Amino acid sequence: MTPAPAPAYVPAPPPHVRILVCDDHTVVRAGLLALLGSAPDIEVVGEAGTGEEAVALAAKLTPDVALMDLQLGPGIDGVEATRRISATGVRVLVLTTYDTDADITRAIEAGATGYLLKAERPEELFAAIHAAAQGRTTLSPPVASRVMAQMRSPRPTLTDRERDILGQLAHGLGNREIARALFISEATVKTHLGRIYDKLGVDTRAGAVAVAKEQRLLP
Amino acid sequence: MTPAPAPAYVPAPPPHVRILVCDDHTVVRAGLLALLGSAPDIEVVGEAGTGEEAVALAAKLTPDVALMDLQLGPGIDGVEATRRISATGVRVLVLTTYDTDADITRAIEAGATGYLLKAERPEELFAAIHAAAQGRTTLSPPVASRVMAQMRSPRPTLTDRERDILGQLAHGLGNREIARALFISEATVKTHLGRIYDKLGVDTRAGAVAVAKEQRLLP
DNA sequence: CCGGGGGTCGGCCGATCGGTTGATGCGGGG
DNA sequence: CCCCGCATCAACCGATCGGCCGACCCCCGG
Repeated sequence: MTPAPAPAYVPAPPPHVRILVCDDHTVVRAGLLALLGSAPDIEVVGEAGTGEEAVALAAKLTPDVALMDLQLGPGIDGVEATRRISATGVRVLVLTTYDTDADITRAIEAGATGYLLKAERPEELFAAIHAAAQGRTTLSPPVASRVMAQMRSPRPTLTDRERDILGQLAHGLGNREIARALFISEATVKTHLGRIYDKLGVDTRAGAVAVAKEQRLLP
Repeated sequence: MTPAPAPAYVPAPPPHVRILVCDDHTVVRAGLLALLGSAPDIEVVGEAGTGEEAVALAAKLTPDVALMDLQLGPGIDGVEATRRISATGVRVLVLTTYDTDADITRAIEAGATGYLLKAERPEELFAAIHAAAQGRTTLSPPVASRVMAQMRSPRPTLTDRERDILGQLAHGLGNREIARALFISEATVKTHLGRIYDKLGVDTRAGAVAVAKEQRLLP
């Protein structure tokens, strides 16, 4: 893990961290730039307003850490950007508003090094950036709690097909309509629905839609 | 409209604006402070992380403009804070992420002077703050569009009772259960449901829940 | 080679839903 | 004073849903 043998007792040779800021909200991004500019050991080397920009800039600038919002308007979303950027070896520190189970799980699976909420204190953000630069992970307390809870009782994992049915269901379609929309028989729709109810812990279509919207299981 | 007759050709006597920043996300708030601090004609006289704080500080500091996020964790929400602050004569400029019809309508009804999205460019924010200080309203383009659209085709206005039924429906309850929960007969539930379907333009429970969640018609 | 998970079907049946029509009471605005 | 919107309830009926049984196929991994 230590490619170059460090001389004795030099805890952090380069306390200087180069970061890339990605947030689709211009005001927020400008705010972050102004805020991070006040930290002498942090240098913002680039900023992106979309996932595509972030991926391109991360590859070009190879920052120590990419600060990534999960919510990124149109184009590829924060999760996908996180996946691609972290695949290149650049650490990704997620900084977002959402503490939903689904978002957290997907971000972690995508390779995020840390997951911070925007409600966090700025000092925590600074600390997390340095931590991420060294590969250490930082989680906001609420996020940590949810991660723990999730380990204990894993989230309902819907299959692709089940998500298809759920998507149609959320449009208020009946079984026959769903069947026609997906080119399958009505019986198959009912079979899938039954399993969806099981996994979501409900027993009605309306309940399934409510849970799906609640846990952001649909696009 | 011009209480004191201004001497000829002095467009804006005090270009200095005192503002109060309210946002529950500490990082964002710190970012805004850093950003606004870079504008010489804007002075941040206070910051709040909750609606209660914002209301209290607005009364105490009487800023020219209160910059208000709609999403404010626990306690009173941004809409209610907007209502109370603007009732005291302080201009409220909403600065938020959401451009949902429901949010926009409620904020405007609560007395917001302007409605800006966080995706806006910082210069627009500065301009909007000065505009708000003079009582002029600024709307982000997407917001303006939605407002116009809303004027043309008014949103489905559900009665209180219909919202009650819809709330139960979103929990996946059946008609009988809804009836018992609200102490009415099953026939009444069906009557209300029929009207809800009409207003939301759907014809199934699942569809109603989807639309309700989509347009944030429920808490 | 056999097991199992995912996807696809069919049939059955009771319970529920959605639509309709009609009726009552109550409150506010013209 | 009368009308209208809102909430309440009733009875009816066809369509749909939800749960249950069993069945077949394909693919992957042990």
